[in-house]
Amino acid sequence: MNIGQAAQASGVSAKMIRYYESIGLIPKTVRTEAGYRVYSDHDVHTLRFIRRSRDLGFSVEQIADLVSLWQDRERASKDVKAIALEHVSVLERKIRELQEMASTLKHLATNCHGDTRPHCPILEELANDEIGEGHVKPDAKFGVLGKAPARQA
Amino acid sequence: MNIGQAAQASGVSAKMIRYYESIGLIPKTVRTEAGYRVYSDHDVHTLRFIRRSRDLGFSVEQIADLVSLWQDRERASKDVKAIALEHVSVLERKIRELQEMASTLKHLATNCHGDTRPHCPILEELANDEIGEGHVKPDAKFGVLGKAPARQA
DNA sequence: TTTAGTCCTTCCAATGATGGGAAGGTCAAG
DNA sequence: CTTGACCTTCCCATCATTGGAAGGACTAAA
Repeated sequence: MNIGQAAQASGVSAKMIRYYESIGLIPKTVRTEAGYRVYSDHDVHTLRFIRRSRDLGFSVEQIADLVSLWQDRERASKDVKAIALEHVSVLERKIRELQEMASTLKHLATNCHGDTRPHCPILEELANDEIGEGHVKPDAKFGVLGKAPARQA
Repeated sequence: MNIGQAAQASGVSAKMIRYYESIGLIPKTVRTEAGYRVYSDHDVHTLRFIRRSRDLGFSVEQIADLVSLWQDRERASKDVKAIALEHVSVLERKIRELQEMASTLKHLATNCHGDTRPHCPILEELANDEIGEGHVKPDAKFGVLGKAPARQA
């Protein structure tokens, strides 16, 4: 199977498959004489595992850990659970942050007439020097909206 | 006021102030003879406006729109409201995505003993070829966890 | 057999918002 | 006149991903 077919079958783009190989998340594949990468069903299985992990928001680093645990028949399930729960807590923190932003904005928007007049509490609040110092404080480690997983069709 | 003091006073790092200037979000400042940037209280006010917008998760592009509306005394409040509500809907979509991830993971973790034995439903599910095709599908435009606003102290 | 079209290869660049750091100039206090 | 804190510009790294260019390989049809 060529990389395009493996991409199709796994839902991981060819670009990303090469990238995952380059960073060592997946091993280097066998090549044809012409240099084409060749994939087995087993490789596709691994790629799907990776894709599903991505879909759940795990970082590449975490996925590397999960893959290695997955392939280790002696693994302790607590090691897997720890990664999952750690990630859940990160997700939940992120959710709370976004919820705070959304609710603040909705509140402001509610008080804004939304007509052709210039008066706008949203801008007034953003411009208000009195607030915002000890306010929400986005998490230091993770941003608000990041760039994109975006699976292939 | 030098850039460091403006950073302190606004909560926007000096690095970011220079960056915002370079991309045209804020105008080029007056410089001293030695080339130091000089900021007024008014500039700091604008920077605070920007920081608060960032704290609410607006992109730089949206912030540019907000700043220009803010400075336009003739603006229609509906234009501001539209930006805010559009952003709210993006935030809410993001929140739903993360909630789906978190709840899936929590469910899996609940069924995982988390002991020293190798049996682990989390990995089994990630490896399951039967599911995951029409599953969650992270939004095509925005990623899961991005990099960092991280305000200066 | 040639040719068109689709696939593959590698390499480089961009994304968005931010931090890190180097190399060098400036300024105020001691 | 030195020290140290500040400023300047410039380049690099992050994270996961896409885009594209240049060129080779394969396949099907003319």
